[in-house]
Amino acid sequence: MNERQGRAVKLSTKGRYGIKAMVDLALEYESGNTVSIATLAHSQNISEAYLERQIVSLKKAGLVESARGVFGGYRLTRSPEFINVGEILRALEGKTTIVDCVDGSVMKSCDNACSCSARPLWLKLQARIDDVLNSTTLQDMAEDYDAQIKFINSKKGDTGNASLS
Amino acid sequence: MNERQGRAVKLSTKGRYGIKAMVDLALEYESGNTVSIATLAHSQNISEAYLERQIVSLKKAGLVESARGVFGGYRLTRSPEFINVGEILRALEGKTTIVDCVDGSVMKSCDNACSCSARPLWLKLQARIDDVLNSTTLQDMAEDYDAQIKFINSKKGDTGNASLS
DNA sequence: ATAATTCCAACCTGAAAGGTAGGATTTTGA
DNA sequence: TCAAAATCCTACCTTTCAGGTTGGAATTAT
Repeated sequence: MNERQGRAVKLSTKGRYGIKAMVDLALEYESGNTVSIATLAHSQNISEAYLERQIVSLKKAGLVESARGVFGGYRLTRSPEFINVGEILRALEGKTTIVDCVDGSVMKSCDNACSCSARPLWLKLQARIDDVLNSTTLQDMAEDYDAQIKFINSKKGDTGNASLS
Repeated sequence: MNERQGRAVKLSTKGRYGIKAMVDLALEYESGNTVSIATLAHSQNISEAYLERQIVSLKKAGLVESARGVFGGYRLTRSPEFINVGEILRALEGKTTIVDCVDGSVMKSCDNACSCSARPLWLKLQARIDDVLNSTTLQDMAEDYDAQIKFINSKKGDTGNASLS
């Protein structure tokens, strides 16, 4: 009784903004440039202050590094192909488990786990979700995005430049 | 900016309690008996008043029917094999979409859906989740549960009676 | 110096999760 | 006929958290 947790694969703004920011950083990874929070926030039409807090989480998790001062900003610490979205979401939201009793590490808050009629379902769901999250890399996402932009531009008869800022 | 929605496949208590209650009802379906809220709530160690509110949602959705008065209670309106957990969760939580922009029916709250770098990922995730939710029936869950109980009882050297109440 | 940036910490707000209380109505059966 | 067992119904309460703001200190290139 008295359970409290809105957690889950909730895909709150936290997770969504953070992931999109990471894709933006992935697109800039080759160039070696840093990207400022202002630029990232502007690209998504969101508050700089709010995005900053997500980036801090990503930095703590070691996924991005920062440079202060003029021309400062953020860049990925690893190549996009070695960063999967599962890591990113975990950095941003703490967990990606839909209920506590399927969290491999802890086995808390479920007294009767082994006789629970719903647990097999939760496990199956969790497995499918983990599968997608852990197998999708930032590079995959960046490529999808590039292709999408090129497609849109080709329909508009544009030259097809897809860049940030 | 300013997004507000804790929705998602959040697996709150609402969804979890409701689903487990439905499994209990599924186990009693063959007998034709109704099961009271008191019994259902007791089986999960939760508040009757709180579970009642979930059952009301399930009734509104046409998944259960009720009988009032002494010996009253609830029973499924259909055979467990024709009720999937997706329906149940939708009845309890309203939606099972992880973000609005992957909701097939509405296409709201995402101005730049077609150029969103994260949308392909959300779509993939959503598809996996829907797949599990819509392909798992109450009957599947009841069978899993029965098997589990029998297994536990056999290890205890019991006769293997798995019943409610 | 100063402008652009990251860094940091506190604070605010509304909505929803999770839960409770209490009574009206219906039905069975002693 | 009346009491008990149930659903039905509505209003309320409390805590947490998503989502966001504010303001300033520290750092760094020009």
